Amino acid sequence: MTNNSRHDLPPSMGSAMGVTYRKLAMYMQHHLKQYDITPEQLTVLLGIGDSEGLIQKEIAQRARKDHPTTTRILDQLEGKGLIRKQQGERDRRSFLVFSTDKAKEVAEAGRLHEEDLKNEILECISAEEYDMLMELLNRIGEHFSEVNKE
Amino acid sequence: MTNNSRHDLPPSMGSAMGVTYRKLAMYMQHHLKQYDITPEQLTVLLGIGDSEGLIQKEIAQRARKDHPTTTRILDQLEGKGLIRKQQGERDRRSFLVFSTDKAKEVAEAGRLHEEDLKNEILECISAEEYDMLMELLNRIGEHFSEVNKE
DNA sequence: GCCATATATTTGTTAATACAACTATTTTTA
DNA sequence: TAAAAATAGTTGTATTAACAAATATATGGC
Repeated sequence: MTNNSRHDLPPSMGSAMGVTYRKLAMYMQHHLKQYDITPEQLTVLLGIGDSEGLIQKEIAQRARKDHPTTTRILDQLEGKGLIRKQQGERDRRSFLVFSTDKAKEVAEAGRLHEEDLKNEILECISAEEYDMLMELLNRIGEHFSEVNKE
Repeated sequence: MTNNSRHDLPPSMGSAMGVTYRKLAMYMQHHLKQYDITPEQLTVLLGIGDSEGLIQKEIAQRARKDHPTTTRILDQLEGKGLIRKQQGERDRRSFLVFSTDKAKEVAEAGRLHEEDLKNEILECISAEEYDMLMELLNRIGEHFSEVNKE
């Protein structure tokens, strides 16, 4: 047998977080399939919420996505008849985004599935651990927002 | 001003983890750029470690990646002269993977950058929190490995 | 008003990954 | 042993994302 002495290297935090993140994303993807949207598309829909006429820049901030990604996800949502884009009158560079009734239904259904996700996570960690995990993720995220700028 | 009443919805765990994961990945990507490898390519290189002649299936398990992704990342590493593939003699369906001296240097340099990543994370959370975060990620990951099968 | 600059958005490229379908080979089994 | 099933790997497609570069429009300084 080959030399296996190093095959149990502890994974880095980045690698470990990636692995777990993708499992959560897959869980959501499977449950959202019936509404013909993806987890990231839902994130954008929930970012829009009940605000009508937001411009893409504001939606990008709310969904914590960059502008090219936001453009492409909004294009998909438009293709699915979930949002409508209208060129701004005051500023013709921008586009105002309006969501359809169907989008509101899908967003609400998706929000319930996000609750299901939370409950499923709570099957293996405590509520205190859940809150701590969320807090640590946010703290690290903010720290690296700064670090990555340098 | 439009109705902003819902724009502060707490993000789901999936969304929050994705945002933070991508920031850690970006940090690694910037630091690994000088070696012309990506964080995920490093994960595969470190999975190989000092084991010569592993088959792709074993590498996929160690790197916690699926087979198509492993194939494509190994192809990239081969193109960069970091690994060499050799068809198995005993089982001609499989390919044995051998890493070059250059790969060993790059992997060791990358490993040091993963330590830097850990130290950078420890700038904003305690060592106890770091260990707990890793443990929670692994526990959730294992739980959803089961859940996603159903 | 004109030109430089800033801003909103889009497009192209590369990377990673999930899933499904496919090829090639090996193993099982009837 | 021949057919069926399993296994190793590859390829195609869709999604998401980062980065760079492009376009269109707006704003500022002069």
